[in-house]
Amino acid sequence: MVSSARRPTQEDVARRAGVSRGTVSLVLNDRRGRVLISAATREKVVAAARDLGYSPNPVAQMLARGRNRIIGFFTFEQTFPYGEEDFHHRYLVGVEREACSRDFDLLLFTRGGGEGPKAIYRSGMNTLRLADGCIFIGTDPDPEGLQRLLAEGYPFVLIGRTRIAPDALDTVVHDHAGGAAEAARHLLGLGHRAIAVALQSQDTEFIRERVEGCRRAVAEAGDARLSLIESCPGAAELKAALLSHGATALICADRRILPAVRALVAEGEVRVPDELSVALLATAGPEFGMPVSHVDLNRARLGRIAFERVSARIEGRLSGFARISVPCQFVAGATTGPAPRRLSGAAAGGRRSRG
Amino acid sequence: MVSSARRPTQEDVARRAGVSRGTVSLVLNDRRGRVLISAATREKVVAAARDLGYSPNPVAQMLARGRNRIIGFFTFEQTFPYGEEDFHHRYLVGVEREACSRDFDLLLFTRGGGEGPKAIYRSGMNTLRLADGCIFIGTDPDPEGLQRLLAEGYPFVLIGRTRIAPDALDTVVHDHAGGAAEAARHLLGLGHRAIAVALQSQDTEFIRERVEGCRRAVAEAGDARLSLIESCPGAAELKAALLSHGATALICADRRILPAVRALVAEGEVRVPDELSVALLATAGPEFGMPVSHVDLNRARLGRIAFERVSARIEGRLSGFARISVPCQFVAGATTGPAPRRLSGAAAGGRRSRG
DNA sequence: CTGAAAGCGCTTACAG
DNA sequence: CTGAAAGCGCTTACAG
Repeated sequence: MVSSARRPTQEDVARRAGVSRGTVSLVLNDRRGRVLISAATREKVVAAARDLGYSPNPVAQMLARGRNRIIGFFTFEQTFPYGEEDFHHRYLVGVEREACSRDFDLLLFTRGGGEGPKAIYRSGMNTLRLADGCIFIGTDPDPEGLQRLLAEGYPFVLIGRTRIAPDALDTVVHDHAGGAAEAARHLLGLGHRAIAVALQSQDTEFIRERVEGCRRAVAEAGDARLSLIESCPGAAELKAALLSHGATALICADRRILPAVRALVAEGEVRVPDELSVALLATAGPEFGMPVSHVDLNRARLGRIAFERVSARIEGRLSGFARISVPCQFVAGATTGPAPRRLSGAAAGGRRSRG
Repeated sequence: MVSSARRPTQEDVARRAGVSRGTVSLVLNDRRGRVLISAATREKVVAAARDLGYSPNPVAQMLARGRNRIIGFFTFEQTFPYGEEDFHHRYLVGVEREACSRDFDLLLFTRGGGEGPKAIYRSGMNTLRLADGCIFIGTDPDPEGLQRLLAEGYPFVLIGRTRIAPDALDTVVHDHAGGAAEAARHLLGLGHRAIAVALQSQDTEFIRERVEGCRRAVAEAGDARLSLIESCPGAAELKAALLSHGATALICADRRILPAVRALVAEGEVRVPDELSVALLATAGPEFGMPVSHVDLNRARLGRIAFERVSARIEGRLSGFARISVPCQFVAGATTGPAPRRLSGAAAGGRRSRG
């Protein structure tokens, strides 16, 4: 069924044009300046290529040239960041955009998903080399694999944290602490003096950084205090904790506590922002029914920056390594407002549940 | 700066293990059944590869094997379908998912964006061959390029319409007519007998198909009538048209008229669905403030189907070509309800503007 | 069971 | 200005 007429090769073109293969390559790649080719020869070659419907085999070109104008995108999670649902996807959007404008194709390493966390070297081998450089992303970054790439001099950048020393490779990370500090300062500016930070667990580094950022901002203010509400499973516990701390503002440092916060608000236990200001240290979805004051992670931007970095390295425009910390902007929404004169009791008749 | 220690090649491994290059290839690719290799030799080779940190060059493998386990994704629009904003992106999500589960990598042809509609053969050449097969998508599908690929026997599938004969290539398309008919039947089932279809222009084929689908369903009902409202620029004109047709239900065949419909609803000129039922023949966004009755285009599914098709062809599991029409499901939302007893005047005191 | 050799389709010095 | 040749790093019949 498939027309198995072999594709024409450079050889065929050369034969038809009556020149050598090298000449075909020279003409078709338009290597002016290097060698001069007579207009007559040039035309013969171009005509032969056209007649034959010739187009070069990119794989052969890649092998001969050693450069492909392809950037890889690799995620360490088991599955590829499919849809909008997956936040990894936002990075990819930025990477795509940059690839487009810099005239690179993009290779998504979708293979090998589903079989546990992906390793860079599958069964000891490496598919990566197809790409001139690669952007890695993920929360479990296979340090051995990265080290090996480093040793080989393979150009790559990691979006995320790793235990490898920051000056030994290129990474791009969010300035979570800075974003958190901004959020806290916004609340301080609104007059809040008792601020609570709620989170499910300090198990990940970026959450610890966010807490640290809040601490810093509150400490700078001097006259305010910060309290930590950790691992609160439900709305009732959260409310009790807020009451006991006398907090007028709540910073959510962790997406995982959002359900509790939403429940608290939805049940009408507390009026936002009149009784309680709420800020989120991550990109906000539409879940709250009103624009949420939040820190914009702008993942697409990180993707762009990562691309810029890896392409610079490929082109030899870079010498050392660096950790690039990208500022996170705070966006004031409708969930934060001036501090109430005094703690209004959060809700009349609230149950006095204790830890 | 970059460690320029040449990567070890098969040759290096062979030398170290004291065997020939062919043997290294055999061992490392674990070609059992073909040739038997002694356990001792095998171990020598594996050890040498490990010691040297050898991994095969995928480009060389591709050139030698002629197959890459890569599928391409090519869009004809100037720019790559960046973000969620772009509806092309939904297809990509399905393609990614399928690539993952079938163990293919995915090559996004992001190059060449921005310089007018993209052609398959850039300056007469063809980068495509890097992928074993390709999924094309777009509304302006470069028929010459596709024809040429067809002639070469290159495996691909087009998501979308083309003027090439449907049995000459693989395409995957929405059954717009079927989805529209379902929407119309839903309204007929609710008792509506005067239904209007609104659209900005019949300039694209899929819009004509949607209109046709509505026509078919209404004709089947026998006792109902369908009227067409075309190119209505504003809410006032739309309302006037609805009144003049005595329509109790409005089918939006074209996203471009949504602003007018939204304006009509937002201004309180008409109560939905009490006075007017509204159905949309495309995937609905959150713009209406309530769940919109609509036809679900399920683009990710089309992406999956396209992938399935092209991979089947690559593996030789296919003989002829086909146009695959994917059903579109109608989803009842809150914007459609029982037909009012009689036309309630759409709104009291409406201005009697005439076309 | 293993080695020597041809081949995949290009690019690029190097001679003429 | 052009040709012959080596090389990119692998795979795969084909002899032994």
